[in-house]
Amino acid sequence: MKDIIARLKENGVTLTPQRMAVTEFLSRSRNHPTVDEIHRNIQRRYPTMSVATVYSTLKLLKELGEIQELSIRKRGKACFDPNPGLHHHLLCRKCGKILDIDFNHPSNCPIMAKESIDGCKVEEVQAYLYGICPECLKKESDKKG
Amino acid sequence: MKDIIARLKENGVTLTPQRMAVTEFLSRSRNHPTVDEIHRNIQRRYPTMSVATVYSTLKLLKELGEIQELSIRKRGKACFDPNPGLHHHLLCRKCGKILDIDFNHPSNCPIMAKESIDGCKVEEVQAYLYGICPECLKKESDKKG
DNA sequence: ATCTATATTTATAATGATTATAAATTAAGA
DNA sequence: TCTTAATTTATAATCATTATAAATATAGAT
Repeated sequence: MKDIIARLKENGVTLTPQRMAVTEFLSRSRNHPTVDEIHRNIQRRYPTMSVATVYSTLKLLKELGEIQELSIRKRGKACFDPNPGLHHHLLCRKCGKILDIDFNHPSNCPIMAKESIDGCKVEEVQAYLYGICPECLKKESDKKG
Repeated sequence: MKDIIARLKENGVTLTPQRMAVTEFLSRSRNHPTVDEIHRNIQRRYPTMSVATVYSTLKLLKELGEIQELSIRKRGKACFDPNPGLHHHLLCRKCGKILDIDFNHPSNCPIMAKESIDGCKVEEVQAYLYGICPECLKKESDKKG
């Protein structure tokens, strides 16, 4: 958190209150929020905060490699991850939540270790797992008794 | 191709010329076409073909498990794969093409073999690789001589 | 601290993919 | 062939995202 702010400064990024708010909120988040989720939350404190600024700040952070935008979407909306590093994601089919799957790469995932497959140069891998999260699994087993 | 038409019939699907056209075109395709790519191609023969029908037919085929919609998009547009089975995809960063990566699962991909990870039940895995396709690699090396 | 040039934010409109709607057409079964 | 239900079509509506331009805030120099 401190680190990211420091790095932004180093990169000559103007640290406006709005940018700080977006950065802090996303850094603390664990649920891969969408633009409007970020916007709604920040608006409680900064009523004049506009969506356009959320979009532009996320774009900036993405370009600087500080965050990542996922390839899967929550109900058609882009979602963001404060961790730009390589890891996988599980989308829960019951509750729609997206969970980080820390995959201890590349030891467990040979795709990540390979530099080429089928004659293609591989630079990055994003895996999306579809299934049921622990919370929803628990609910299911509780129901059954 | 014959199979899919037969299965549609078995499922009581009305086989209109429009549905046949979409199904045939997608079945023959190798480049994960978008809705408008499918639409433009079919319109050459059926000038009255509407996009709405393309959307509805794709939705139908998807629900019947005959095709799949990818989680990654070409310039913001959904793209479709005539093969509903589990396989991975590589998005070429140079030309934007999406290639199938036949991964001979699950021998090469332990994620596919696992039924649970981090307490999550895993039902399906989609991996998206980002890199350079063989064609673009060749162009690069040709340039360098 | 003040001024000035530049960058950022904001509100608004524009874009573009997808979905909804309702009338027109077509298919299926009697 | 006739009738009913399903499908297609054209059109409008929706919704996320991007573009625009005026208003505001920032940074650096004085």
